[in-house]
Amino acid sequence: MEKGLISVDRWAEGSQAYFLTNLRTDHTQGLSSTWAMAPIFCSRVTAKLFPFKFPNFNLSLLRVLDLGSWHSLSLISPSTGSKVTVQVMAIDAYHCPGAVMFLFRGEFGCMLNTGDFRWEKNCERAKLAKEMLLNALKDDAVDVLYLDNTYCNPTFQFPTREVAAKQVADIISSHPDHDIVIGIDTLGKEDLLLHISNALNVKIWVWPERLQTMHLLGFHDIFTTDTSLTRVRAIPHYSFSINTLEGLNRMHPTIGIIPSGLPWVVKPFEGNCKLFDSLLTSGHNRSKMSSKGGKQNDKSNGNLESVKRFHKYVYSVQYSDHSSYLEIEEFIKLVQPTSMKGIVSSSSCNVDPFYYFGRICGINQPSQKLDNEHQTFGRGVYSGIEKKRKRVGRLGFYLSRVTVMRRGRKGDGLVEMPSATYINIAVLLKIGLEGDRNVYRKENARALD
DNA sequence: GCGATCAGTT
DNA sequence: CACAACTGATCGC
Repeated sequence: MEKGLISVDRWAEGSQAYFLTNLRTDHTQGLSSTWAMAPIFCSRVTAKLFPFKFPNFNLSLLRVLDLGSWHSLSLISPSTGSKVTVQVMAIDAYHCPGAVMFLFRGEFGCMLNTGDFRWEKNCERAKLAKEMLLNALKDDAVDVLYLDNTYCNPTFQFPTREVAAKQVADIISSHPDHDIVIGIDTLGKEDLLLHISNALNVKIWVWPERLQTMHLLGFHDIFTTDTSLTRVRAIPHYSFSINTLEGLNRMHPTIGIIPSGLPWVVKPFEGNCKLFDSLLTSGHNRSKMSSKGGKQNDKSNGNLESVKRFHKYVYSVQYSDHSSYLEIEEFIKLVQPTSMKGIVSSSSCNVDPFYYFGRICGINQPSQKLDNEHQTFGRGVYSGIEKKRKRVGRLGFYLSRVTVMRRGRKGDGLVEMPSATYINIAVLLKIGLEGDRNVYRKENARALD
């Protein structure tokens, strides 16, 4: 497609219409409350959450696309000045609340951008999305597929979220006298918390901003910010550490659960390509986790465990909002794109989807260089001006002794609450919470529910 | 004071 | 080269 028409999850100047697949921060890098360039199209749920994330945003620039129907946009070709009609359909991506894929068609052909998506089998919502997609495509072929390739590697196998949610509930019910903390992000994994609440008949504690989000999403009774009402707490992933768990255990027996598609590696590893050796050997060497719940893996999970107890206090469960390798394969087989491109261009291990699925596709892979120059689709983070990050990605960092020791030296952070949104152990232990009314003020305090 | 960018955390 | 997702500090305006 011609440059200068549309952008998906990218917020650089030069397009006439912008599309937002979901509200998580890796898709909104570059977007801010002062945005005034052009209309932004998104789903109804995203639009509802939008002002909470971008408080003074000019909402007249927001355009809601209802799922499953075509919308026409009239744009101007920057090169010829003539009118260009672009049609777009939003389809449920079943990732986090509000997440959608965008299907475009026009003179340029047919393009599908999945945003972040999960493509689970045998799930009602996914079936609906599949029908919607097939209906929309009919005889059209997808010329270019922009794909959530986060887990586009055969190593990434994990069960459906329904199965994983049961595993989490099993872990919790097998620890009846423990407090539970679960690490989550600002959006996503709501279904997991709902399942826990239903299965175990408990309320779920969340931090105040997250409660506002839950209210905006229409969940009014299940979640609470009152620590006395429940032993199950969802805390920001960011605040979840071995250190935190050890601190909590000094007060009351507590276990932590991290729901993530990333399989855990026990030891930090060196270099890139050793990642998968490391994963495989860790799977063989490690003692089996003792889930009392019985069934651990569905058959799609192969022989990799999806529940791991990698620390005295910490379990990880492979609950993922991104598609597994097999689901990606399923999706590509369904769509049969002529060419495709991963929207996550970050990992040397998540290689180009063409490496695994090229054969399924029609003809050829778009030139990498050409594509980077004219790319208008993707995650904002990886856009245009590429920043040089020095950090070294390490899946094993959670158990890095260096990290634990360094944090230990810094102190426990038991009292100070420097920021409005930072949730630390002090909040969980209710230390300094009562007297500190500043903790949750700031801009987000204007609740929208 | 704001937003973009950088650096650092889990 | 490169985990994803997030926060806090810093810098330029």
